[in-house]
Amino acid sequence: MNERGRQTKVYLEIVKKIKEIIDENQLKPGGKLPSERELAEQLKVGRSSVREALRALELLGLIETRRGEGTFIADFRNHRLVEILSGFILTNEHAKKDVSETKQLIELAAIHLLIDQKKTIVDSYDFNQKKDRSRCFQKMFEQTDNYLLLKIWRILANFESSLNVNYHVGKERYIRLIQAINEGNREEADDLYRSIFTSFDHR
Amino acid sequence: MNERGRQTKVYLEIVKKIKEIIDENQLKPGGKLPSERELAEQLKVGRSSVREALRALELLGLIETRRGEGTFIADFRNHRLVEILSGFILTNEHAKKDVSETKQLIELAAIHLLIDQKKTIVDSYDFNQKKDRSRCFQKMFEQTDNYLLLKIWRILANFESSLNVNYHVGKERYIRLIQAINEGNREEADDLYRSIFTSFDHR
DNA sequence: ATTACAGGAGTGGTCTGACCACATAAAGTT
DNA sequence: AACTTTATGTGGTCAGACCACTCCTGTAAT
Repeated sequence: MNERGRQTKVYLEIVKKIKEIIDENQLKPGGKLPSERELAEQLKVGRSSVREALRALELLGLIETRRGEGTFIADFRNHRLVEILSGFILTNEHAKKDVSETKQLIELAAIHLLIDQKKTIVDSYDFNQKKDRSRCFQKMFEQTDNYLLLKIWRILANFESSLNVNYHVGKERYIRLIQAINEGNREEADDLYRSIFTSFDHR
Repeated sequence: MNERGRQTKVYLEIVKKIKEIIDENQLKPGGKLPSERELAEQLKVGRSSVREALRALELLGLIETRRGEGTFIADFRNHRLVEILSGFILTNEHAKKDVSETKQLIELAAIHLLIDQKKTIVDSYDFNQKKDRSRCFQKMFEQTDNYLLLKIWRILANFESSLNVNYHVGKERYIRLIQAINEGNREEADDLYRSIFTSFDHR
């Protein structure tokens, strides 16, 4: 596309092409991408442009690069954009609020979804650790059977933790929340979640 | 220097340096960064390495680049986190169901948020067009004052429309929904939203 | 003096070619 | 067979060359 006036920058198109290559070849995390020189020749662009695209994706943690070996698909869970973005965004109070708020909305939405689906949560976790909240919601999101929702939440959660926003909630509250969900008691689950996190609202 | 082992890749160090430059000079969105050549000379690195760093930051939406003019700090609220990641994450088969489901959850969450915020929607739109739904929710999300949420929703909406999932809902239902929101009637808004879109559920 | 235009300087966009550092497999040596 | 050397392929980095575009400035025409 983009006939005459190459409006789009080359490296952005290369990003798209790389995405296509991943799709077409069914590449999964760990899979190997063509070499930089190969990509350049194949797409008829300079190697430097290819590198700009690859470096951008690498900074995002979407690909992994090993000198002397090649470029590989990274496990999306290891995205490094947390540190990068947080460093730039930390100063922006608005973004901070957006992240926390959005995360809470999604968590609450997941709770509603679980109740609608009549799913139950197995609370076989040890809620005495710091990661209580993460593990609890991790389990919940997995139960929703909605990978997209899970991934969005993961990103937000990682992001938020990098902003040093910490919650200290006793495990008994999580257990009560899970009970309410398992019982399909929408109102109580709703109230419980709000009571747990409302006090931590940012302004 | 540091021959023993330049462990860190040059472009990553440049990213840090750029961050420092921004901090030291108190650069705000719209502020101008040194030129690529200037950065290269100043940091004693090649221009291509500088570009790799800048392109990565640009892909993230942290900086903005205008040919013939220079490189500028972008409004961090426009970060492209969601766009980039979504493109690489939404590859699986049941993405269709996840997208629709997640979008509906987020829409409902936004409705709840609006009600909690006691916001009101001005329904000055012409709901006789096909884009009814998009415009209606666009307006609603803008009112939530949560840019991140708006961005996530936009992605999902675009993605869904590309999957040829079309909704045909009369405008009167939107008007009733908005009324319920403006009245702060959570239950009715909830029911209205569900009644409107439940019938379109994907399995 | 004002306007219009041409040109220079600065900047990002892209490509090419050249090294270097490293990893791996093949070929050669013991 | 075990070890060593070599060749090849890969990412990492740099330097230089153009191009296209923006902006400013000096000159010429009005």
